[in-house]
Amino acid sequence: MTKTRGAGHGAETEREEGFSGRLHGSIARTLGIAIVSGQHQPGDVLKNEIDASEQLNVSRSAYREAIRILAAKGLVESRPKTGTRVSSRARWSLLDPEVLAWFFESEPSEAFLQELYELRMIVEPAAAALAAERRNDAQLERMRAALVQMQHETLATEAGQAADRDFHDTVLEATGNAPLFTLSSSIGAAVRWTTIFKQRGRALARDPMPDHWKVFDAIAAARPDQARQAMERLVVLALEDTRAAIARTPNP
Amino acid sequence: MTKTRGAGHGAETEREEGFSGRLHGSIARTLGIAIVSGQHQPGDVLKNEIDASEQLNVSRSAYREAIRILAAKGLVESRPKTGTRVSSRARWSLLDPEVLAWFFESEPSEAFLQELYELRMIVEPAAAALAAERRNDAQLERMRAALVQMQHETLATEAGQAADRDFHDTVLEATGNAPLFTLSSSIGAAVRWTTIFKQRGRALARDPMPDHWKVFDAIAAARPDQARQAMERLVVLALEDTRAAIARTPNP
DNA sequence: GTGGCGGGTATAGTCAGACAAATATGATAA
DNA sequence: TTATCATATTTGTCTGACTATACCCGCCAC
Repeated sequence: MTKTRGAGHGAETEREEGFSGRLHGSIARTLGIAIVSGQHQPGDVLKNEIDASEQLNVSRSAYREAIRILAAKGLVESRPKTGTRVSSRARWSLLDPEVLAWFFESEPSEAFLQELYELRMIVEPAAAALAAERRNDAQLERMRAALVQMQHETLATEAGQAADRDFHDTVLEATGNAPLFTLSSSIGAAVRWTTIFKQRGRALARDPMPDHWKVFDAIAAARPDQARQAMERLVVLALEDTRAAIARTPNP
Repeated sequence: MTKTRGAGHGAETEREEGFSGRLHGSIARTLGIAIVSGQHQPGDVLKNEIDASEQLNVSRSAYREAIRILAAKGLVESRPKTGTRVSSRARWSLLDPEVLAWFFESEPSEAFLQELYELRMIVEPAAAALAAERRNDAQLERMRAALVQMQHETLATEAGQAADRDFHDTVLEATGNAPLFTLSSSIGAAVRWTTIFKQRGRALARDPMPDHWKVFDAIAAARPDQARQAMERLVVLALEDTRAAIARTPNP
């Protein structure tokens, strides 16, 4: 009976989905998605390690390592006798790249997207201002290259979207503030979904390039206030577009 | 030979330090501190699991679970054959509460503290403005209670400092923005160290209460702009105090 | 000489089963 | 009613084996 796996591996239970190399990683991902999507509510107690690992057809060690990952991200808390329970949302590391990815894995709520935009609106204009003061030539060049690429490929291609994210990333990086830079994953997530929603709504209304170039020009010209305003405008417009696109797609 | 542990347990190697309940947690803490303090540089390869766990007198599973925790926080990356290596600082989850705690465990660099303040300066005034628009009565009451407690106990006591952090936490919470709220741990860390440095410098120059009350009054009066300005001033003054205190304590 | 290919090997990854520690719960006694 | 204690359940830790992966190096063809 035991020793299923090895090669082709038959059917047994789900957990196909195949994917990310490490087993503990994919278990963590599965459970993580189940948690952030509300399938397991905060306060809920997960079934005990033996049953859970048995049901997933994995060893207890692999399952435990997955739980450690989730615990490290604040999603669950384990204690002897009590078991492992889903933590209150206030403890979740919502800005962690993986947690964020799990969120967007199962259609994030509109409210959540809105909150992310609000964060962007607070952080990015300020970051642009700092970047205008501190950016070096290499960073400036990377921003320029990213925008050129973005203009070339348009946001319809994966490469174009990556360039967009690259631009915003580099702005954060140019602040020279490491903690601030770690927010790039969160902001990147918001950026990505702006595009996805816009695409879905088949809107493609506005050309995003002028806004982006204005931000770039201000940073290149070392004008903090101008950079702040340009970025603020960019984010506002992006939010408007996203909202409009969502309104056009009630419930997919 | 084996089966050391169990009860009293002899001496063997270090890892006294005793402390935090779970073994994997304390291993993660030890390694985490070693990493953020620069003892293990990014790119360095940790020694293999067998040797490492042997040296720490723990089982390989416990050690592996610790590594999973560090990997979940972006501090290390493991791959077969290559081993486990310290990730580049850009990947570290600098805003994670535990990572932050590990940072402050071994005297954070002044530059890092400065960056944290810069983040505070970006986030907290904006948060105060949002809080002024959205706070509910319960939150307002908690802010008030925190300030009263803070005034009573002064920042010389642990209770007083906790009240200070409570105040700032509640402001973040009152924004109703969950991702924003997760920054409270980072801001809390900055707040805590403001106090520690001030204490150490035996400065205690300025009374922090007036600034805090002004923020509270603006939020209570539902005046966003006023709240933003008051919070901005509070943070600026806190930074000044901290800087002055540091200047007075060159190298402890 | 140069470039691609394949096997050897060190390392993390996974597995299985046992025992230890902690702690909520209910039974028992004062 | 309250305090104490036994017990059962669950996570925590340990051991040792086997598997899978990917880097490195030497071989071969060109």
